[in-house]
Amino acid sequence: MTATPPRRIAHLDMDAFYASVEWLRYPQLKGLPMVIGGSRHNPDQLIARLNAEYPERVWTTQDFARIPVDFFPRLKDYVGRGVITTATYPARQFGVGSAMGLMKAARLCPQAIRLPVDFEQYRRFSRQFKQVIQEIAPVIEDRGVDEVYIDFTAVPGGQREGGRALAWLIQKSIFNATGLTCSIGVAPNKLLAKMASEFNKPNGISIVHESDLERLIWPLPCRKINGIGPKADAKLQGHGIRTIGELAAQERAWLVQHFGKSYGAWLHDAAHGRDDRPVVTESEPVSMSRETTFERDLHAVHDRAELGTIFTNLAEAVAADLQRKGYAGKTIGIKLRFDDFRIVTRDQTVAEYTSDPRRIRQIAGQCLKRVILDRRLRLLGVRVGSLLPTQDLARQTDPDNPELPLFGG
DNA sequence: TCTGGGGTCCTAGGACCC
DNA sequence: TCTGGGGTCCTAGGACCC
Repeated sequence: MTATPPRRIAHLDMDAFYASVEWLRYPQLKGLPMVIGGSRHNPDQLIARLNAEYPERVWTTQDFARIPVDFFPRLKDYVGRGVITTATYPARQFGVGSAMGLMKAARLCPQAIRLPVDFEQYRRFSRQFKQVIQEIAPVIEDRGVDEVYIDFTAVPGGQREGGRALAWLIQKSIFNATGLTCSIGVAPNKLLAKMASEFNKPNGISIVHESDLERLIWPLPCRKINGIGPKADAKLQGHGIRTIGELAAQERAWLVQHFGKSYGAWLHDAAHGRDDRPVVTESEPVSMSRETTFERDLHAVHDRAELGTIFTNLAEAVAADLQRKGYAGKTIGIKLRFDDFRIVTRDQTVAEYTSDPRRIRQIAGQCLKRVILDRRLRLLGVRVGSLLPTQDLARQTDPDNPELPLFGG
């Protein structure tokens, strides 16, 4: 019997991911104030406009790097709704930041270049860098398009220098394959690894041990803990608690009393760097949804036809997502956002699992009837939950299927 | 001139059953 | 007639994350 090695968990975060992917195509934009957000990207439109405005040559999709900087659209020319998903450092100098409305950002930094989001492209590079990691360290947890947790514990060499050697190998391999840089934190658990990955941005590595808790973690503001959001942070500050160290100094019972049994106890553990969540490599989706914010607020009666079309399109989009990914669901719901930003949801569970657009549209329509539409609408969404993979569904309902368990379980 | 889209998880009350 | 719990499912809202 050999002793179990101590857990070493890495959190890897791609550096300014969306902007960096754009720079691979448009290196001429490096160093400029730039924001990404707003309307969806269509590179063909860009090429068409180039050919119209610069007819002295024929432009193709090979020419992205040659597009003159002057040609790119500016923030001040953008009209419409939307928020910033990424702002480069030169843009941040002007007070522009992610999640900020584009209209407000345009006032702060009108000359910034604005690129629309190109999720398809970001997803392509996402798959690529995750593939590289997987070949080196197979136990990976997906945390969205630009982040993963990696369990170093059982990887050969994963313990060397606290994980630094393996982190460096992964960084180098990702850069060689994609031209993109990332930052990696390695720690005894996910909670600390997530914080560590922020310590040496960009293109950095940070190693954190249990003994570093007081020195490196406790001076940080509570908000740095993944799971403490704006509400919890404000409430903590109301009690004079600003740093993780101050949080750690609170009695567990006191936290439970003020934040609830579950969240209070978690706060106490988190402040002491305790976290035993495993790195989860596979998970089934719980729900799928599509939602859209209208270009202008719509009235339930006055804009009835337009709303009906959008509603049907959303139902069809969710249905297509379900079918493409092989799922059906039996809880169909809607989400509305009114012009005053109030959000209302309604859902209904039906007897039969479905991924049929007409059925989803029908149930969603019934949900809509239960809402008092006394204000203009800003957003409409359709959601399908209580999902089951289609293959399990076939097994459940097909009596001839030999895999069907006769007496449950 | 504010404020996207796609998710997860938790809480809390009521229905319903044993 | 009154008085229980526990368990599960459904629904609505909200916090939080990327």
